[in-house]
Amino acid sequence: MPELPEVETIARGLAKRVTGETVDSVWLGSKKEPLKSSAREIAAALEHSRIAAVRRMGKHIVFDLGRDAVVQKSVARAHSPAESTAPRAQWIVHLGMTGRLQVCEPQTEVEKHTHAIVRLSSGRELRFVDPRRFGRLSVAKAGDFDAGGIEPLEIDLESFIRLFHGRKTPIKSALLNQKLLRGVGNIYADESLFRAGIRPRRRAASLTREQLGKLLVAVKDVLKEAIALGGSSISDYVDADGEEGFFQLNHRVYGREGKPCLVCKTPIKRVVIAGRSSHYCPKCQK
DNA sequence: ACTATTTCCTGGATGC
DNA sequence: TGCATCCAGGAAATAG
Repeated sequence: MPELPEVETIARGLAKRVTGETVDSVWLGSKKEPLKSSAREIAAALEHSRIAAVRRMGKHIVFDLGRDAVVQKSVARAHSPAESTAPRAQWIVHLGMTGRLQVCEPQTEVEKHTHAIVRLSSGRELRFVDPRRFGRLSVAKAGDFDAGGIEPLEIDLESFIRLFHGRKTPIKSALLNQKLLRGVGNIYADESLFRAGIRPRRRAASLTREQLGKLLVAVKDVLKEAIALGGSSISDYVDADGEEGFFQLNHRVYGREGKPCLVCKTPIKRVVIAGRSSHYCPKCQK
């Protein structure tokens, strides 16, 4: 369940180890399942490209791809140098529920459910492993990829209020809607609503400006605290170094059904909203 | 134009 | 111990 803080942690770790590397070749295990673009397009975009940057957009990891030195030289003769060095494509990875990107030596045993192997000029490999196959790989022209929604850590209060205007859907569902805010998932939606004192089933449109103001502060605080702790390690999440995050120790409602509320001791409730388990304190949240 | 529900997928947990 | 069933959930697809 990598959400914004986990994806941010992973993207930072990957940026540290693969920025500047050139892709020699690519192996894709399947022609379809995890691929949103065709295998041919993905391989063509990656091979002989230089990884100029790795960054996060919502829950997506974006690799900005430029041309490698050899191609650059030949292109520079015919075109302007500026044209040849500008990033020309992007490789976009969504980890789904169980996806991982690991950087390893080629002799490292290939794990079960490895769907892609990107061979780097340093000899190391970047592998995409995803048992549940909810993850997705795609490519786009530089700047073309649209992750939808607005980054929750960048949005201002008025825009945040506007997002929920007139929406009858439960606020929990609205927070999970990536076309509104991008990056908030089930854990951080529950934790944010608890901190803001708002029940997950409340209709988005019924919230006052004051409540939405509180919610926005809660969302930003929760995400920032989680990033600082390297994300939440539940089930099999580890970052690019194989390190676990620690924010799960700070969860106040998620996964605490029946346990006493840390504020008022009332047992935490769990209900299903939009097919997602949602945890809240019936006394602290109205 | 929205909103709600179903589907995809596997491993780990649970129950008998 | 073994086997069946349930559950986790992001996002696309489908239904209303």
